[in-house]
Amino acid sequence: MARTPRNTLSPELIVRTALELMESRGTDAFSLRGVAAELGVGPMALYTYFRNKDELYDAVRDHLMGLLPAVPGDAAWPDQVRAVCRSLRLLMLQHPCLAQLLAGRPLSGHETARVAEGLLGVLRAAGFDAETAARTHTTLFTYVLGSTSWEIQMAAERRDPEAWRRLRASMESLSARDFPSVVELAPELARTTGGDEQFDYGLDLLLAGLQLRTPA
Amino acid sequence: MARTPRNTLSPELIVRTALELMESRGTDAFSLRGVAAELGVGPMALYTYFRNKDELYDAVRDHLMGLLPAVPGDAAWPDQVRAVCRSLRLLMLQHPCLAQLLAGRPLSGHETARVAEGLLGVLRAAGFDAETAARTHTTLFTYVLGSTSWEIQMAAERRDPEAWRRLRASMESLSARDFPSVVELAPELARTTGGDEQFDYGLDLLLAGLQLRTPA
DNA sequence: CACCGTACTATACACTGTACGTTATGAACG
DNA sequence: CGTTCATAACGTACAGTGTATAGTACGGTG
Repeated sequence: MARTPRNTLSPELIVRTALELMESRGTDAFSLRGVAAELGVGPMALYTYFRNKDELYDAVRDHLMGLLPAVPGDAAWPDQVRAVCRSLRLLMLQHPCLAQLLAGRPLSGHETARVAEGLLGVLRAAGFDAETAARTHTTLFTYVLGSTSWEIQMAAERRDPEAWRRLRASMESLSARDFPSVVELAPELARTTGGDEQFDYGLDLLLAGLQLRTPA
Repeated sequence: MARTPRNTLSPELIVRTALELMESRGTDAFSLRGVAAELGVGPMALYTYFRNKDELYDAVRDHLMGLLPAVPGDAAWPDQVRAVCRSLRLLMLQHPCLAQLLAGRPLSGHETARVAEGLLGVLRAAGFDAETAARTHTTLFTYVLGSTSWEIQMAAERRDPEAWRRLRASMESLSARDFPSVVELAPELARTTGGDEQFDYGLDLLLAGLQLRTPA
C-alpha cells in the first residue's frame, strides 16, 4: 500500500488545513473526510490527534482566538472595551467560520481565556466590582457574538441570489395595512443589518449605559 | 403494500411533529427521516409539503414566533421594549430549538414580521426617527438572540456531566499568574452565564443608553 | 537484532438529505 | 356507476457523513 510516512501529521497542520477548508468551501460543507483527503491521508488518521470532530472545532476556534491583538494599554477604559469588541468583530468578519465555532460550542482553551482575561482586566482596572465586571463581560461578549453572527448570516444570504430574491419577495408581499412599520422602514431595516455603524450603534448604547454606572 | 391513506399529512401536522421531535430528542438529532417515521410515512412524503429541510425549519420557526404575545399597549415605551425582549427570551428558553432556528436562517414569514412590527411600532410611537428605530430594532434583536442562545448553550453543557467536568477542569488548569482576573472572577463568571438577572443587566444597559437619546 | 508502541490504513456500520421513477387513491366528471 | 386524472405517498438508490473496530508497517529503544 502507498503508506504515507510517519509523523507527517500534527495538530497544528490539521488545524491549519481545517481552517483553510472552512474558509474556502464554507463551514457547512466542512468534513473530516475533506481534511483527510486534503492531507492525503485516510479519514481515521485524524483521530490520532483529535478525539472527534468537536475537538477539532475547538482547536480551530482557539487557534483563531490567538490572532486577536492585545488590549491597548494607553487608553481610557471605554476605548479599551471598544477596541476589544471591535477586534473580535473584525476577526469574525475575516473568518466567518468563527461565528459558528463560537456559537455552537462552550468556550475553552488558553487563547480564548486570554481574550477574557484582557476584557476582565480592563473592567477591574476601571474599578468595577467582581460581579459587575463578570456581568459586563458576558453582556459584551454575547452582544458581539450575536450581532456579528447576524451580520455574517445576512451577508451570506445576500450573496446567494436565489435566497436573496426570495427574501425580497417575502418582504414585499407584506401588506402595508397589517405591517405598516415594517413596510415603511424596509429600506432602513435593509441598511441596518450590518456594517461598522450598526455595530457601533449598539456598542455605544451599551457603553453609555455602562458609564452611568461608573464606580466613584 | 401498507399504504397510508391519502391526505393524512398536512404542513401543520408535519410542523407540529417536527417541533415535538426537536424538543424531545434535541435539535441536532433531528432528521427528516425521524419526522417521517413518527408520522408512519416514507421520508419522501414530506417533500410534497416542503421543498427541503430548510423550508421545514423556516416553517417551524415561524410557527414558534406565532406564540409570542402582543406588545402591551398600556405602558411606557421602555417597559414595552423590555416586555418584547423578555417574551422573546422566554420563548427561546421554552423552546431551545428556536435559538438554532433563528441563528441559522434569515428571518422570513408572517409571524416573524409580526414581531418586528410590534417592536418597530413601539419605537416609532416613542418618537425615534426611522433610522434610529431600525438600528435599535436590530440591536435589541441581536442582543436577545446572542445572549439567550449563549445561555441555552451553557445550560445544555451543564447538563452533560462529561462536558461539564472537562469545562471545569480546563477552567481550573489556568494559572493564576497568566490569568489573574479569570481565575479570580471564576465564581462570578460561572454565575453570570445566564438567568433573568444577567439578561436584564444587559438589557438595562441598552435601554439606559437608549433613553439618553430619547427624542424631545 | 528483536521488540513494542503508535501513526496510519482498511473495512464497515448506521446514518443523513434528497433525486428519480412508480403506483395507488380520492375526487371530479361524463 | 364507471372512467379519468392529478397527486400523495411509495421504493429504490446515491453520494455523502462521523466514527467504531481491527489490522499493519514503521521508528525508536532494549
